[in-house]
Amino acid sequence: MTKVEFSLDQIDYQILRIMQANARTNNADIARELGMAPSAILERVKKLEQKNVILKYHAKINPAALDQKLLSFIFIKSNDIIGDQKVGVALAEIPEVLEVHDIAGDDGYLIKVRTSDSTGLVDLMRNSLGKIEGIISTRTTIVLQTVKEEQELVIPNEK
Amino acid sequence: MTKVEFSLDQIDYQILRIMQANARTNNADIARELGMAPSAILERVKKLEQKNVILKYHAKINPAALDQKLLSFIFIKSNDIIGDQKVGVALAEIPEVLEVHDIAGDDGYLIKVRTSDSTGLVDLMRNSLGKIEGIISTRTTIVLQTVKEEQELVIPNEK
DNA sequence: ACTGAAAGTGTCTTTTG
DNA sequence: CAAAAGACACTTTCAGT
Repeated sequence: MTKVEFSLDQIDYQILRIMQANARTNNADIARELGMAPSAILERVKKLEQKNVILKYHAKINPAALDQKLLSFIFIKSNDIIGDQKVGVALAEIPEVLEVHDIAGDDGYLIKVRTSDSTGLVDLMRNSLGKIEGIISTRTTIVLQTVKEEQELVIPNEK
Repeated sequence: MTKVEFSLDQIDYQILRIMQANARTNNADIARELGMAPSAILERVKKLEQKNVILKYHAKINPAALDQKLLSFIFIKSNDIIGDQKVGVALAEIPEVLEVHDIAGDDGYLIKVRTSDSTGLVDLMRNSLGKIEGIISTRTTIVLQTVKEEQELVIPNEK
């Protein structure tokens, strides 16, 4: 991981705002909205990609359409030593595990998992988590309903 | 919310796989990869959007580039009655709150929050959470490091 | 539901200020 | 660092199967 200098101006922020809302907006439309030439926008977008400001363009898919109706969060206590992340890396390799966060205070991780249903979750815990060395305990929290789920970051305003 | 029938075939799954990985992939490129005419792909993509299988196209932005370096999860106990979601809705209105999940067992919510730093988090808890009626208590978990953070769902394979 | 053709439009390199 | 021009490629509609 290299240190990167970000230095974004208001035009960059506006581009990011548009792209966050709809990643398939084309250059020409962005240019029109911002009153600039398409080529200027293209250049900026490429730089934003190069500078790792824009990390990826992602299509958000309805989990229900893929029969992944159960969302859970699991706290995992591990015996990873500080700096080590063996358990974290092993968790990240499980496809159903969407997020793995190393959390303060508990020598542990918080992971976000999507499965078809509670049976799928039990299978995952038995077959995938169960095979990872170094997990001491788990505490599972089932999501009944999601009120909001976005990735949209707050983009600084004018001024 | 209306009940929707999803009935996806292997070609749809392949389109979703490509779009999940890069939402800016051209119709023409998808068509080439799947050996079909661009017009056929266009038609399918539009249907996937209409059927709410594809919910949105999103540019994933590096939180560090926007100076949002602190990620936290907060458990919130509320006195919302069953079926009610007053607190949940109020939480969802806070821009720094990216996710709000109604969780089982605790009469509560789990929220995911991004702020610039711990000062930003304290401000948010005081100024935003503090103004919501019906919050009984909170328990905050600070993320030290994120090992994985994706939204990519597992898309069923051939057969 | 897919193909192929055709018209319209956007992309992206190069050039220029 | 931004704008203009032009060649090429992609999008999108429509008729046909």
